[in-house]
Amino acid sequence: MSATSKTKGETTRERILEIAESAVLAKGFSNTSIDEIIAEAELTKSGFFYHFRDKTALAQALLSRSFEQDDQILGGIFERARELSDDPLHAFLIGLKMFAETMGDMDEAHPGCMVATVTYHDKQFNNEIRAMNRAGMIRWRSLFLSFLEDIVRTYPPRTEVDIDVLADMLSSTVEGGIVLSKVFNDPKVLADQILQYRTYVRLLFLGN
Amino acid sequence: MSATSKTKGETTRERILEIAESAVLAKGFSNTSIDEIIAEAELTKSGFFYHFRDKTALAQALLSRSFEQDDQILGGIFERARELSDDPLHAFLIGLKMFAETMGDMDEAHPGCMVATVTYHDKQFNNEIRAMNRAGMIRWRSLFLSFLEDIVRTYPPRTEVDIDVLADMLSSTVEGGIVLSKVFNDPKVLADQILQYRTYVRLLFLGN
DNA sequence: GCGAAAACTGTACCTTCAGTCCAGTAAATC
DNA sequence: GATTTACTGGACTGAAGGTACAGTTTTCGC
Repeated sequence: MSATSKTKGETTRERILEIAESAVLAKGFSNTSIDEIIAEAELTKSGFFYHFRDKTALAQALLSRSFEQDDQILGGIFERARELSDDPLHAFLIGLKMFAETMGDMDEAHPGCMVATVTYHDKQFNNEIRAMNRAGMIRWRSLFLSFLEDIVRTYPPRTEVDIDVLADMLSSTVEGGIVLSKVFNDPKVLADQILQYRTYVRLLFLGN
Repeated sequence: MSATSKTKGETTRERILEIAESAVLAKGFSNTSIDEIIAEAELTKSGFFYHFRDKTALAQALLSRSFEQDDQILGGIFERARELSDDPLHAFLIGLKMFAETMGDMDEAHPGCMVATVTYHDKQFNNEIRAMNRAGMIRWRSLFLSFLEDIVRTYPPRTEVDIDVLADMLSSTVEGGIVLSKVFNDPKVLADQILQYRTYVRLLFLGN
């Protein structure tokens, strides 16, 4: 068995996660039953519990998977943005525009969507899930902060701001934008909110 | 029976809602059982279903109640803010500061908390709930828009913005801020995000 | 104070769902 | 060919959301 190929178990596990993900994003976690997942995955209940200790373990795996995908998307966008401009401010603004476009084109699987789904379901959810959530949010903060720290070095802000809060504001904008997008059933709302954040950043460091 | 006093049924109904609300905010909707609620309310299952057709009807009543309370809080704050300054911009800024302070002092019953709880649980939730959610969001938008429309009349914005999006940005900030507050288990995060929005508004119309 | 409507109680029953236990088996791996 | 991995099958449990419906108490209008 080579290092890259998957065992049979890994393949099944991923099939379960794939099916569960689309069901959870469509109907919410508690409205997705194990019976329903195993029916679509064509395996038995025993088979399911061979892979996941309980339903919370499934949630954990879904969240972990979702964070990996989100990190890929976000990382990719802002890495490309850095390539397109040597100036940190303009790179950040380019990244934000691409980010808004990407989000406007999605309709269900928004980065952060699983975060909020799980966060709102939780409270009885275990500590590992909360820790993963926190770790993910801190990772995003670091990414945005890496731009902001470079920016303040060359662009004095027009008013005093805490760049940690400014970094978190983007995460907050995404999470809040998803709620509004769901309520109004329109992905454009999220894209508009990200662009509004972009306008703020531009105004703050560029003055227009 | 005078017009203001409550019938026995209304009293019981409100007792149920009171108990359900704190349980839902503490543990989430699907982790709150009807059995648990009726035990605390000291009535039977039949009694519960006399007041609510099913659990979804309870969610609906909770959301409606929560919107009424939120409207009261928000309305009160921004009415007071208008009293404190004749200038629409400064009134809005005062309102935002009071709003941030109010949110920072709360820890569970944030306005909008029930909105997001229900929004994320939904999808199988009926159309009435989605309509209520939309109506509530539109009401908030109107409130904030009433300030912004007055503001743009005397303060030309430093850069071009869609004030509808800017109005929604506050709702978005609250919803997103609640997610972050939950993840980091710190109400200050929400307050900081509202203050960051305030900084944006000040910068946009006042330039500092 | 009486009758009707409102506000329940009590019991029994049904379904879905998460989860457990465990014995057996097919397939991959060493 | 033995061992581990990846399951199947079946029987069962307890919690939770209901449903059905007959009977009882409480309140209200007159």
